[in-house]
Amino acid sequence: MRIGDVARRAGVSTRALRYYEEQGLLASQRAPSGQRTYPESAVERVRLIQQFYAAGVPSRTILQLMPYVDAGHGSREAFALLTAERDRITAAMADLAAARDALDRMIDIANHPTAEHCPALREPPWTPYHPDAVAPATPDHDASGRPTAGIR
Amino acid sequence: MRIGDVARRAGVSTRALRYYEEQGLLASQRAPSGQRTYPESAVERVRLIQQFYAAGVPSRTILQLMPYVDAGHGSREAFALLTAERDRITAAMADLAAARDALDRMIDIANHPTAEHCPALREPPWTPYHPDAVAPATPDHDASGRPTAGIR
DNA sequence: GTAAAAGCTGACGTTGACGTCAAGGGCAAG
DNA sequence: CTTGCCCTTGACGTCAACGTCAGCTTTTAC
Repeated sequence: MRIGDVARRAGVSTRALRYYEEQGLLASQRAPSGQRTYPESAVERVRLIQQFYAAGVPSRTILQLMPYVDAGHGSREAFALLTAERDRITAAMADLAAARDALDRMIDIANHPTAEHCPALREPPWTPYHPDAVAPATPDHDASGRPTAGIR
Repeated sequence: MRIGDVARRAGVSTRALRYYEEQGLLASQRAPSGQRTYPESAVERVRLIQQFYAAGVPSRTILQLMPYVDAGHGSREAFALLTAERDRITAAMADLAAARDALDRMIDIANHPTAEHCPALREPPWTPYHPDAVAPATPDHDASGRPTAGIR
């Protein structure tokens, strides 16, 4: 398969595929003319990559995971990496659920414009949301300059 | 309260607070010297903003939501906006769940290095994940240049 | 054979939520 | 009064995942 076929079948742009190759996420054979050639499996690999991106996993981390995807088995470092990402995703889902609950309360309010028989108006639509009693010491950001919490 | 107090109590940087003000998300009184002054409620407002950011809601959308937060009641446009964001968040959660399931399968594999009695090795660790039969026609990106699907 | 479609390699642009540095002003403690 | 911390505005830097344009070669369709 050529790059356009993979792109169409996986639902991404050709630019994205070249970018994945640049990042080491997706290999390709080259025809003598220089054109990229992919096996059928590339389509599912791209879909997997997209799934990780959708989950907020950065390409550098995906790159670290790929060897274990390819090998079909793991080591202890693989296990650590995988569970770490799993935990991060679980936390992100909790954040999403909290935000969605806040929206739900606001929707409830929006549906009861008259203040009278509206129980939701008694409390603010957002939960105070105190993950820990005191705000995190001071760092609040990791060495990479990005927030340590949230979905990135 | 001054800006540093709010920042510490809400767990964000002062730069972020000035940015929120720039975006119209967070107002402040000014002391005669020009320094920003905030009421106590600012801390929870910042936490709400953070919650939305964590859910992938862009600041322009938060800005549209804020009037209804302030008013304590909603209109029909508010309802539309709120439910739209709610749906988006629900979809994002589904994406996260799918990615987490993929990770779970890979973790399962990592825990069974010997291929013999390992049921997970029979199938690929990622689900083919076909949301729609055929890949989306061609656009694949909206006018803003960002992907139409995914987490933000 | 010729034109359209598809690929190639750079290389620069985009977007959002801030980080970071520069150059100064304000204010309580000693 | 000066030391030191906090505050101000302004402006440029960052990072990721691509978009987009230019200029050129290859493949495909008729």
